[in-house]
Amino acid sequence: MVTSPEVALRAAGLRVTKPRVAVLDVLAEYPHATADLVTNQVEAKLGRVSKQAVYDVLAACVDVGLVRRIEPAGLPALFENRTGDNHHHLVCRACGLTTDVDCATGERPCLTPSDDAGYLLDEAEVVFWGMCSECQLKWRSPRPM
Amino acid sequence: MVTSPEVALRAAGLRVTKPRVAVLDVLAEYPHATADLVTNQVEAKLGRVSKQAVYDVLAACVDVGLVRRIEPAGLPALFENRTGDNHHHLVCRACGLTTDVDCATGERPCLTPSDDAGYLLDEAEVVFWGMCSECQLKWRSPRPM
DNA sequence: GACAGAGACTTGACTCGTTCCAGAAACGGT
DNA sequence: ACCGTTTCTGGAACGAGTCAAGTCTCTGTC
Repeated sequence: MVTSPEVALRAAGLRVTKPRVAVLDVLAEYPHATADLVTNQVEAKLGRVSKQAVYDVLAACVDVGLVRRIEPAGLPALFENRTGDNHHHLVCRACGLTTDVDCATGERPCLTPSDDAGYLLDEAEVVFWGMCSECQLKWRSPRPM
Repeated sequence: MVTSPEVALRAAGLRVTKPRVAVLDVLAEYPHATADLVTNQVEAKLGRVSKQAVYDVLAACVDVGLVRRIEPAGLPALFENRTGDNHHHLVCRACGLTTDVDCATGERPCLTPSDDAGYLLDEAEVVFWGMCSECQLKWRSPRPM
């Protein structure tokens, strides 16, 4: 997804507005941004923007597939602009740092359950939980709790 | 996990109290219960219980590994008492119905990412998203939107 | 270039799930 | 039975996200 926000928006049939472009710019810069971070960064570019506008923009982009929303347990929702492939995520239990991993097997749904229990499945979401290298260091060294 | 709640609690080093036993009973009956459902069901057994007590009990049980907490995106947290194995979940996008699936590969972590990016991983959480058989019927038949 | 209507944005109140706090009650080892 | 610890109660508070109503701004058309 190297197209510019303007082109991507138009291609998706969405109107091109300043907030939308700004949101997509932010996502290009921060690959796993919370709604809150997006709001702050957009405000840094445009001045005051309502949080509602940010949620609307994000929802619209998620709807048309420009943005993907992930919600690791215990963390606020994260938004990312990498949507074409079916990649997965590594999440740090300590600090929440989230990193992409390419899907081991290739295309979606990359996994199939032993038994689908009658469900019509369209996606296998994989989250790898662990501790990022930075937090491993922090927790290994003696520190006051 | 077929041991009785009392035995399980004691084995885990937790005190045996009526609310705790009741919570575990409820989880035995409802394999994927929300905190709210647990509260209602416990109240049906014991009379008034504070929601704080329920959250405390659940948190204590999660801590000692008697209960597992899962948080599918968009749904309130679900609690389940099946903790020994490393099974995964099928979640219906339409109604939220959650069903267990045995892990395809066996033991934990059942998957390894193509690249661990320096993380020390301990769990691969897999959620299969789709539509349960009941919702497939509902959506296939003509219905007013 | 101006216009109109659909779509997008603002403001502010509100819901929901969850957590925090202080004090009261219950448990269980001695 | 007693006492210290742990657990439970009730209520307030929090953060993320949603709803509703009104205003503004794109964009296609004249």
